[in-house]
Amino acid sequence: MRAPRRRCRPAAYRWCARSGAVRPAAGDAASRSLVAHLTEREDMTGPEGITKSEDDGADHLYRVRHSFAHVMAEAVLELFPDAKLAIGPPIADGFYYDFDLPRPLTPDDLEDVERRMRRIAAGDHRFVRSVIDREDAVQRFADQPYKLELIDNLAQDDEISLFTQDTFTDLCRGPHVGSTRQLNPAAFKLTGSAGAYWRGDERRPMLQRIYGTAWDSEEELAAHLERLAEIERRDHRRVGRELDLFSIQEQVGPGLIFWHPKGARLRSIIEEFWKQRHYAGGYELVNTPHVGREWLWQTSGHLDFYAGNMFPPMELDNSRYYLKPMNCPFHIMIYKSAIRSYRDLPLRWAELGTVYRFERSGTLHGALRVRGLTQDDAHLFCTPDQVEDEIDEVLRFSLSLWHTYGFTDLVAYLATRPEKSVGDDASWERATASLRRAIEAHGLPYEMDEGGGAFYGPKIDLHLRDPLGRLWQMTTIQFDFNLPERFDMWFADRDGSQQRPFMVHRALHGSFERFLGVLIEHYGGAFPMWLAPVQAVVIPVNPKAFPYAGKVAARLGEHGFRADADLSDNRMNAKIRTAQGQKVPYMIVVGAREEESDTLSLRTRDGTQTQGLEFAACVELFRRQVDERS
RNA sequence: GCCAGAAUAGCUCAGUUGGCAGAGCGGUUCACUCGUAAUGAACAGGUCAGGGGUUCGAAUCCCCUUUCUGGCUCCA
Repeated sequence: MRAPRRRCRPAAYRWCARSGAVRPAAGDAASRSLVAHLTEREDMTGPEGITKSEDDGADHLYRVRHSFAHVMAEAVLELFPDAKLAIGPPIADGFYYDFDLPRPLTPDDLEDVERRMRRIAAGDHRFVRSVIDREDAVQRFADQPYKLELIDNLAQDDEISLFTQDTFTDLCRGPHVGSTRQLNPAAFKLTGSAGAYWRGDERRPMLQRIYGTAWDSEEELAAHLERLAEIERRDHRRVGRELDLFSIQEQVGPGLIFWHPKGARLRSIIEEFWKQRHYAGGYELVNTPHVGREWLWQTSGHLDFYAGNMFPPMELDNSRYYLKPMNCPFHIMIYKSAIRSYRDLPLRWAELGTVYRFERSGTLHGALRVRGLTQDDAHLFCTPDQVEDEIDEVLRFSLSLWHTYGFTDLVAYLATRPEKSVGDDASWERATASLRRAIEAHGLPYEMDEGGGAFYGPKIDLHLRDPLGRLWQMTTIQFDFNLPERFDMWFADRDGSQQRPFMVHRALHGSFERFLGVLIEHYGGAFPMWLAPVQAVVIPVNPKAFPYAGKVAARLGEHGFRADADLSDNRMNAKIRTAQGQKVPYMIVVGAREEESDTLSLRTRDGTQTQGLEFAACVELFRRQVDERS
């Protein structure tokens, strides 16, 4: 199964959060009219223009950020008079501007630019809009090749407008604030620089992009920086190391994850839950090899359409074997191992299938973008008239899983035919329409991802929004009217004729590596009771209580809980501190008092304590939390 | 893959203009009868990512490689 494209790059959940605002679900038409509306209002705003009206908070920030981008360009031009300017849009939380500069930017340059911006923003420079005709524009930007290209791409009847503030004039559609007086010089910050291809095309020049964030007040800026710090604290790479969940080892290879005992415990809990739900949901589990002969990948089309993402072949016994990048051909081979009747369909086969894909080195990112991943993959084989129900059911199944993990904010993307693809247009359209009906039936908000489908069919991707507002691409449901054809799959229909089955690929978590990484960040390592690798640590108040602490941990183990006793020679306070740092849900403190009365003192992660709790009551409390998955 | 930055003890990091490799945490050992977020001491632990070069001398300067970080691009 092919991975969904774009939107949530591995390396870039933050980018996703940003881009969310740049490409609003409202679509282009809506944002265009919004722009028109704002431009109109801009004209009514005098030089002393109002800072903000009650009803345009979001639009106001959009203008502030857009204006800061221009201020930044002015500052960069002061520093590099020969800089070539590309584009400088506002994005969620801030802005950026792309420059073609004579030398790489250093951190000192950024500080310099920031100082200059502060000076400019502290002044009172009006943003003045003017309209010029095409010839004047071409002349004006004669030494700005990127601007010329932008002008060239404007439709013949588009108005060409400029915005000028202070010494700087830019080709720009607007809107902007009335004056730099409306920019708070203390409420912005440059957040970094990075390379970026002109127009996002790797065949075109690499520009230098400077990112910044901008707000109305210092408090809002501080709150935003605090949010970034929280994201940093929750980073799955950091938490994964601190809680000893997983590692990546340079000597072994990049993009390959080692799950340590606690991480593997978490993974195993989720696998068990996953298996149980699949059996209950009418699936059968299958297991298939990790390599297959060239024939398989030739037949499937992977060598024609996906070879760039596959590990190179291994030669043995005069055959070429390939490590599998997807599970589907193997599941098809199981289908073809017997003659199937319409009475057998639908068949729903799931596998936790570990696949290997060659991902470019620059894209690898912790557990979220790796080269070896385990997909919670399944393939549905059905008759043509069953397919809509099947897709509908898969969506329902997926949504129920996400709700269990506490993700409720979901956005769907409907991906259509890519350039490199197989099949006739009519089939693509029919399949796309049925996916759309399924999304609509579940009332999910969705966006189109034009050309983002797999080579063998259109697909639905589900993205999750976590508590920090970041989007994650996880579930994918893909229609396939190609592989059944290529493998000449058929079933015996009611009338005895041979009919082609329909096929749907789906992965709900996506990959376990990514899913666990997201889950780690979602909970910041403070897992709910049912997922916590260690659910309770028993802490003796002094060495005398060691034997009893061991006994309590063992008794909890007998009741099916994951409990450790901390019998190190640290003081009790140190043990509490350690358990707290490990984000263990419960600390159980025991001493002579507890031993005499068969009770315990329960301390939760948030520091609240219950003394004198009876052992049986503790077991009941734990059990309820595990059962409720809370 | 591309642009930029980085790599020093298990972890987090210091190391000045090139001149004997450091701290805290963690680990080991010892002592301590300790009630809800760090008891004290001693000891062990490093081919300064790897390779090459410049130099009397390189963690420090230069080159190559590997890996990581932030982006670009591509995908779960």
